[in-house]
Amino acid sequence: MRKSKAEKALTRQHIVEVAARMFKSGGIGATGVGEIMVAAGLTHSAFYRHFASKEELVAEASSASMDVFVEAARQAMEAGPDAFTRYLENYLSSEYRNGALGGCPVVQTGSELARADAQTRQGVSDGLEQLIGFALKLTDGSAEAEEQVILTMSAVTGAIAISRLVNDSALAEHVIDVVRRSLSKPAAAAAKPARVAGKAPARQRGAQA
Amino acid sequence: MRKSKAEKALTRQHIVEVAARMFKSGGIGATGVGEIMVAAGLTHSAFYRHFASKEELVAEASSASMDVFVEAARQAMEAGPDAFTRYLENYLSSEYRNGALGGCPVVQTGSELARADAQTRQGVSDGLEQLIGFALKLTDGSAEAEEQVILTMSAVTGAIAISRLVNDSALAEHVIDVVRRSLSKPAAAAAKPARVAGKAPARQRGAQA
DNA sequence: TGTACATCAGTGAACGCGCGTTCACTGATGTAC
DNA sequence: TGTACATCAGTGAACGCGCGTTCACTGATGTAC
Repeated sequence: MRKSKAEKALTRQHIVEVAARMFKSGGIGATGVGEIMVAAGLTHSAFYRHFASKEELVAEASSASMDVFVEAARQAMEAGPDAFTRYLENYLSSEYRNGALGGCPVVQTGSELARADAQTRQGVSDGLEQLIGFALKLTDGSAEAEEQVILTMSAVTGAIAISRLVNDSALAEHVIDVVRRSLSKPAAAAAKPARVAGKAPARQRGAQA
Repeated sequence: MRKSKAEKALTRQHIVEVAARMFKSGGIGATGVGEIMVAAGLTHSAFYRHFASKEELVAEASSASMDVFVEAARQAMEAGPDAFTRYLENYLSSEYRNGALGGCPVVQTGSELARADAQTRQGVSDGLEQLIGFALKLTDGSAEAEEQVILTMSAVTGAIAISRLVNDSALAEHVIDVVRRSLSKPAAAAAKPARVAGKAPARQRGAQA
């Protein structure tokens, strides 16, 4: 059954990718090593040919999730403000939020990551700092621009986190909508009170469950 | 060993309060029923004289957490804008964020709550809607004001969530600082680009840990 | 290049452990007379 | 008001289960000659 070095590396990478997806959709603590290995097409026990512990996998999977997430954002940013706006629109869409694929580990596993070990949190922190760095390249690099980037990041993260746990789909959509609209205002996203003009209808609160 | 009805109700309430605190500090999945009961001064098995399942306790504890949290916010709001600003300042402080006591269940257990059952999410949703309602009373009640409330709530929630998981204390403090400063701007919190004037020093990034 | 041996990725079964939950039992309390 | 009995909050031990992890084993591959 022995595999070449390259094959082993591929297998390991595959496990990390499968785990990254499963952790995001099912949570870290609630997703078992055996479950992940079966999904990856291997046996439960094969896990320990690649990782010393579940913690090690959690660190790698979280880091990998962040890398993919940050890279997608970077590409959208490089493609210009319009492409980035479209990217954010898509990121805020309910399809994306509720889907098992994709997604930001900070939103999907945030409160578990806050209790994770130093290595796991380091990987996520590094990703966030990269994200801020890339976003800053779109601005004049001033302290104000950096603050605006962080404020936007906080608002988007918070809005998605809230919309995901709320048991009232009208409220969930409304929270996202508010943040979405604040983003589409020119330059200083999340800034300036909503234009006073026209239609801002009192929203309808829908069926509860 | 039999207790009166009133005593039983007190015991149940005590279990809920202990559980609420432990879920927030240790996470929901990682905190066991036995652990909670011992902390409450009872035996593991006594749990099932009060609750049908762990899920039931999770729902009640999350709801109770939200109630306490919302009530504290309401009191601060009623005491006027200054008191509320002070309340938010304290809420954003690192002592509060990192402490086991107090805290908002949305921040401390957010990603677990998003996967919880309907009843649990209902309790949290109701709390959030109440919070929004109380905040709206401080405003002119316009759609713009409501959007600003939601935007602020999103930004504060996201900022604390990020600051809790980040492994770089300088970044953690910075994220909070940015949101804190945006709040202290008059009326429309989280609004308007930071005053262009003076000191906005390029922040120092500290030791990584 | 061909052979002989060491390596090690993957297997299947098992480990100890802590989880949520159940159960027979206890004895102080609530209730009926 | 006093007695007799039913109730049920809390106990301690045990349950099945799935978790993370270990282990002896396998056989195809890498390596040394």
